[in-house]
Amino acid sequence: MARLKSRVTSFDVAKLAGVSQPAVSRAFTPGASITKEKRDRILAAAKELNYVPNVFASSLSSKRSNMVAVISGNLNNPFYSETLQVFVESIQRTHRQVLAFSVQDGRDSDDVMMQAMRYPIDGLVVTSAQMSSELVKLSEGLGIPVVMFNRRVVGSELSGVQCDNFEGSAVLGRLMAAAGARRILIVRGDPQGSTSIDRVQGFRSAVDGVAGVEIEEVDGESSYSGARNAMIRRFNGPGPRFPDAIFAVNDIMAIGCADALNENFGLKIPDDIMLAGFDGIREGQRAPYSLTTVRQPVERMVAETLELLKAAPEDLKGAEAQRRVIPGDLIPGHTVPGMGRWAR
Amino acid sequence: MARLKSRVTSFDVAKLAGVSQPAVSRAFTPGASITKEKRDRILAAAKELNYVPNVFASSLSSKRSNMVAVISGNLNNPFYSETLQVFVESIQRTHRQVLAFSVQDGRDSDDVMMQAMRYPIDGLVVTSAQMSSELVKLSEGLGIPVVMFNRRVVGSELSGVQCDNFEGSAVLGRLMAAAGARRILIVRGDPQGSTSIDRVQGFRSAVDGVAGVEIEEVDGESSYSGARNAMIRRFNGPGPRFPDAIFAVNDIMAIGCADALNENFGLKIPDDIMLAGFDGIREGQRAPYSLTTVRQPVERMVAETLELLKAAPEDLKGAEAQRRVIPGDLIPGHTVPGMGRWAR
DNA sequence: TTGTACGCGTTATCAA
DNA sequence: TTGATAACGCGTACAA
Repeated sequence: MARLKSRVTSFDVAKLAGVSQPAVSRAFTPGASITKEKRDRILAAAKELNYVPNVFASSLSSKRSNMVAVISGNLNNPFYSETLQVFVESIQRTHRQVLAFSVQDGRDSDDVMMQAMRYPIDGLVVTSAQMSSELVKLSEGLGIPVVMFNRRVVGSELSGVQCDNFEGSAVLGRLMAAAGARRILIVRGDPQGSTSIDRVQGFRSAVDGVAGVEIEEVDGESSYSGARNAMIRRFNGPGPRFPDAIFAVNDIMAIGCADALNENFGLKIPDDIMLAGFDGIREGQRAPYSLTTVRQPVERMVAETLELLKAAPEDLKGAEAQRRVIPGDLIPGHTVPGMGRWAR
Repeated sequence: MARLKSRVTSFDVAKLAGVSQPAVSRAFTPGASITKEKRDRILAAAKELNYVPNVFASSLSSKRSNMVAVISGNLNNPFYSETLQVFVESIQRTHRQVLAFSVQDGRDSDDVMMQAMRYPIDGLVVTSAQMSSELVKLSEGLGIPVVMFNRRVVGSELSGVQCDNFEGSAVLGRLMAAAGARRILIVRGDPQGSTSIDRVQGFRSAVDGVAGVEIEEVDGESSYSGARNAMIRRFNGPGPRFPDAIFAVNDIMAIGCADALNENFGLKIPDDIMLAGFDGIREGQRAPYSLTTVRQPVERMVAETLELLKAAPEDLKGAEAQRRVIPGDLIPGHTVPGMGRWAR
């Protein structure tokens, strides 16, 4: 733990510039009352001494810390690393800083969130992780607004922004059913995660009533390798019968499925099996996959999240909880036959 | 700018627990001298009041802030978002926090770094961005250790960790030449970036002497679409002659090339054109590409970066600058024909 | 082990 | 517009 070298302080600058210490503070505060001449002199002295105001000290005194903590889970899923990127860029654009945390899948996230709350942050964004009721209480006590990103909290009523996972998946379900899917395999993600649950339910709601539809579910562990391995396990047995459609609840799993089907079983998509995912990650949109999927409008979701963060903590929970559900965008892609098949 | 709600302080906890304020501080400091009984009583009071120590205040007083700033450029390149992830996880593992910044390609990075230095951070990691000599001076004045990640700084002597870009690319050059490459197209990245420059030079050093070799260079803008578009522009003209090998200085561009060649020109890799990249990103390793490339050992590079950060700032610049050059690992892949061709 | 007194570097307050 | 002074919330001496 490096002890910080004692910094040049505003007092040092004040002495060199021949002014009082608060004057230095004003020189660095946009819109403060100070003559331009004096400010220039102070800034010159500051530059000479390599002085910049210490955010910690100023935050302590001003009771504002332009810091937002972002807790990301499952950064191996490109959707979440793309999302983190958008958060960083958006938050930075508003002259605030990002304190970044990651929670390994299945690891205790309470510990990490506790760390985050020791900072006097303006807000806390939680993606893809649960939050215990104890922590909800703590965040409240600390007056820190919390918004869940893409995660419906079971039990406690917290504010959050999410894509319309149910309806988006239902659209994919209808699309696949219309394209002739009857024997359908659903690749689940985290069985506890609301995202996976909602998508499975949404999809089923669209195909359950269709005549002749049989559905099977397997676990894909929310990851490329998880889905890939699930395919191999499932179809390597004696006399495997392939479904005619696969719905993976996220794109990275869909990609894992596609690779396994192609490489291990020589199947062509969509000729032999149709495939759909969810998220709209860049990788899935590229030529080798051209995945049929529903894109989560990340930019907008992030913007709404940051918007919610402005509210008082009391207005973000319980009965006041704000739930923003943003519709996703269907990306037709090439992995589900489209109207072309109907035209035949 | 949300004004932070005034927090519960150690004084409040002290009063409730019937002890002095420093006792509260000790209760939260591992290894401090305090009886277990008293500590328990204090922690109970703290929990009741939703108290957690304020990092800013404690840092101000203790002169240590377990915060490391990471400035990332070009997060659209999966290599850098994978790297950021490794930084976050590694730093978090040592009970420190990450202050994350991003610098858009070509944007002024000085401004962002200046923001970072207003924090009393333990260190600053800069990936894929330049640092002006003014900022170097400032970081020195502030006593903040700076380490460049994967970037050789032209002009100023700063410490840094990088992959052996020259030698790694030379290995790829030799591999391609041995596989029969003669008409070679090099897809450059950022023309100013040391990474791209070193890789181009390393590659050329290996093939320049080979009889019959012709080399052409084009700009791929360090991105998927940049490289993809470069292919289309280059080969769409009348009577395009395709090279027999393409070396893209990073994987994401190699993937862009592969997609364009396949989709727009119907070329098969490696049968019609062989292809190599650099970085070893996950996406490039997957079945549709199986890219021949050199993997940057990110985990090790990050570890060495954090190691360097422990040094005093004076020992990280000028004559004392530490340069750690880590060898990359050749991943044979399937996009350059291997010894199989020799065996024929 | 415990408490008192002080300092960390800044902004806020208020009188000049 | 300015400067003196008091917070901000916590660690750290030091004395008890």
